[in-house]
Amino acid sequence: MLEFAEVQPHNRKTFFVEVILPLAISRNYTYRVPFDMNGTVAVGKRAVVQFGKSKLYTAVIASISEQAPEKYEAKYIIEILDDAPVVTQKQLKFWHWIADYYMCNEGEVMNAALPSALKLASETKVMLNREFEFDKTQLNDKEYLITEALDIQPELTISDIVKLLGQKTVMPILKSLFEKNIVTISEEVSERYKPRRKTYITLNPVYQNSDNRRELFEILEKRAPKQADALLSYMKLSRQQKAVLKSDLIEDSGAGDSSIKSLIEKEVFFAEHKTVSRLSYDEGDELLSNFTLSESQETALAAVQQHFEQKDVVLLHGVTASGKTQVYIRLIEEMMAAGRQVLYLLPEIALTTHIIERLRIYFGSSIGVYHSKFNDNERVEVWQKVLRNEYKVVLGARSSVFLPFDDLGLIIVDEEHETSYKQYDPAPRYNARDAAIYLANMHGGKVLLGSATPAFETYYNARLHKYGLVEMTERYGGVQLPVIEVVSISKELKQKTMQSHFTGVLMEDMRVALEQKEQVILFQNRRGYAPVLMCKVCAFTPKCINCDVSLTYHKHSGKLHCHYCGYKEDTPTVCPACGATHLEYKGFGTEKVEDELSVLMPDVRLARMDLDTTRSRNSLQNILNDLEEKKIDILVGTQMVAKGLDFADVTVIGIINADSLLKYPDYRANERSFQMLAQVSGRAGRRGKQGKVVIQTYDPNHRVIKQVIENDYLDLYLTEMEERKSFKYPPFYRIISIDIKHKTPEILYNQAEYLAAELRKHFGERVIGPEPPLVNRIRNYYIKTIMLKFEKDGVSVVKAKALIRDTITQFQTTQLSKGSIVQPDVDPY
DNA sequence: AGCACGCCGACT
DNA sequence: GTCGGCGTGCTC
Repeated sequence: MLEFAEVQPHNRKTFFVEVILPLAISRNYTYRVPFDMNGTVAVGKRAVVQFGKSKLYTAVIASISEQAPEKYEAKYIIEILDDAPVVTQKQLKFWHWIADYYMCNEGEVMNAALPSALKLASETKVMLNREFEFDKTQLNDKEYLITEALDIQPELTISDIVKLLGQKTVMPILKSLFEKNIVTISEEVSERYKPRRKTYITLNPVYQNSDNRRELFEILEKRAPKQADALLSYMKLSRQQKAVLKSDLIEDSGAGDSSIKSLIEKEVFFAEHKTVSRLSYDEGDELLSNFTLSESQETALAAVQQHFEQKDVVLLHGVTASGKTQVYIRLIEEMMAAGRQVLYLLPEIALTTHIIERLRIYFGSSIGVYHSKFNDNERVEVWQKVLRNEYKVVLGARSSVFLPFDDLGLIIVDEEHETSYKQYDPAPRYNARDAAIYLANMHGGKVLLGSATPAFETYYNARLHKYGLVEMTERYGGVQLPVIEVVSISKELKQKTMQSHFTGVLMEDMRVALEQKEQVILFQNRRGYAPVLMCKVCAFTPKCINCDVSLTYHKHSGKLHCHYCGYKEDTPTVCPACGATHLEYKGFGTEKVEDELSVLMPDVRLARMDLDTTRSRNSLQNILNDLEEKKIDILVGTQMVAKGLDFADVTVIGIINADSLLKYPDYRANERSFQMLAQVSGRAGRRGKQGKVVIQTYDPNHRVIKQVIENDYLDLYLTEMEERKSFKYPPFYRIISIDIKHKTPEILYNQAEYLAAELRKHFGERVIGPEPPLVNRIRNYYIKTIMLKFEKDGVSVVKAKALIRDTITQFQTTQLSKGSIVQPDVDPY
């Protein structure tokens, strides 16, 4: 295998490249390199190739060889897009590993890894053939319509024509027009990434002289007052800032674009076009890096460093607010001094908070940020800066493991227990924490996992000394852990002290906090208003037409929503089944909590934070800013409120209903509940003042609640591990689950049973199911899950996966498999 | 993933 | 009779 095609003038060798296409197809394809590209092909560059009849794709060159394929004629590469590779060899190896480990295709990995702006838009253009005269009366209606449109607009894309004719299948018509020589069709690829350009205005130095300027101004004032305004504005702005943007000038002066243009024509102003970065950061902040570590932080840092001498992965288990971030910062500084790169992974949600600002203060412009709320152009900029080694540190969410690092010395995975590190839909179903361990290993780098409540898998590995383990038990600055009050809902119901969903205890605590101008966060792990609308007479509940779930009522829209497929319908006023008018709301979500609170406490400033209120790019940041600036007294939210929030004046945290967490039918429910409650509690009273956490529950004696109160992670771990062991769950067993989907339940049943039986031939008792999942129909597909559990010793998972792959492939060649979708999920959450 | 080919129901 | 619906198979 060659990395570069060797070129010499006399070299007339023919090269073939294997490329990865950004599609969910199982193998890579081979293309032929035209001679004139022999010198430019290289592994990791993007190539435009035709795939199928008419589609062009951006593919990534995975390997080069001189071996011509025997069974078919390879097509030629159309174009090579890059002067230098945009994907490194290390990344290609990483992609391959992900595809292999998580049982998906390299194309799917490419889709997740490469910002879509680095892929191409393939826009098929249709034009009239000018060299050809034709008789319009010979055409049918649709053909006529197209030629008419092309007379007005010389170029149409396929999608334009689809709109024009109002039908999907336009290719046959175009094909006939093409064959009659009436139109020409060109496949045009355009680079989607456009650097952002801004126009700066400078004054002709002649007018720096104040006499000249006054003279000019007088002339302008009479003949072109708008231009005079622009000149004045320019003088004002140039005093305030060193460079004046044209857009700012227009805004400030009220002069139009045309006035500025005339001034440029008169050579009063000079325009300068510059490519500017979309990634804003304030430079020039003095480095405030002179913090000192507390004694326990110093000890932890030293212990981490010591472990790194023998171990590749270290778990830093530190209670909330123990100051893990400062320890990270020291390690990052050290790595930067050694000239190596650092990747700092955080859950998506935490990235929008001050942590970015804090790190920018320490590391200035050598730190890059990467997450899903970035648009494509911004992502490409980060990608390229990492590639050019301009960023030494990247702070990013899950997908930043795919950035083109050259020499990663350290990966920090903060809040490593977070389930959001695992991607579910679409494939690759990878866990960024686990992938990071492989990635670091490839680079000869280290991994630091940080958490107050480590995932059991991680803690297990640490206790087995596979990972180093460092514990931090003290809160930074001696901040006390909050007081946790458990309130029995049933008891308060009997005493009639409940006010809607709030216990008397919580109401009182909130009142006291608000009186002292402190803030409150309420946690309710369910969005929307009411999960279920139910007829009081016949118990009918409206269900989604596409999924097996009842619809959630959203008061804001006044409609019933499906949280799985997004389907919405109007709320019925009478029961569609029996015609009764008594429809009742069962259960409650964040929206209802907010609503009821606004009635109970009308003067309080409320805000809600959940998926529905944070969809757009800045909305989350806005809520957080309002909270920080104390424009919000009480924040009601889902999971989100537990993560990354760190506000000094939040002294009371209320968990509206802990049972909804604890009753979740999943073997991890207890682990999750503990993490959730510990995490939420950690938000209370972080600076100076001891906070209070109120947990409302029907079951105040629940074991996990006791463990939360005592903050006894180890006890939780030990009790849960017993169960995990006896019921064959991770970390003792490895799980690979396979979802199989079909539109018809009867067919699905047969398919799932067949596939499970085939798998049993190889794996016997290790195969469980098929069973319907909790939600057994989504988007009109019925679902069955087959689970495989592998013991950790004596089984090669690599071999097992290969067998599973073969079995699925074999199944897919049978008649029975028609119409099915099979999706393996390795290490599912 | 597209896109073409091919086989069945409702329209000019 | 054809148009156009979707199910199925292939793409270097």
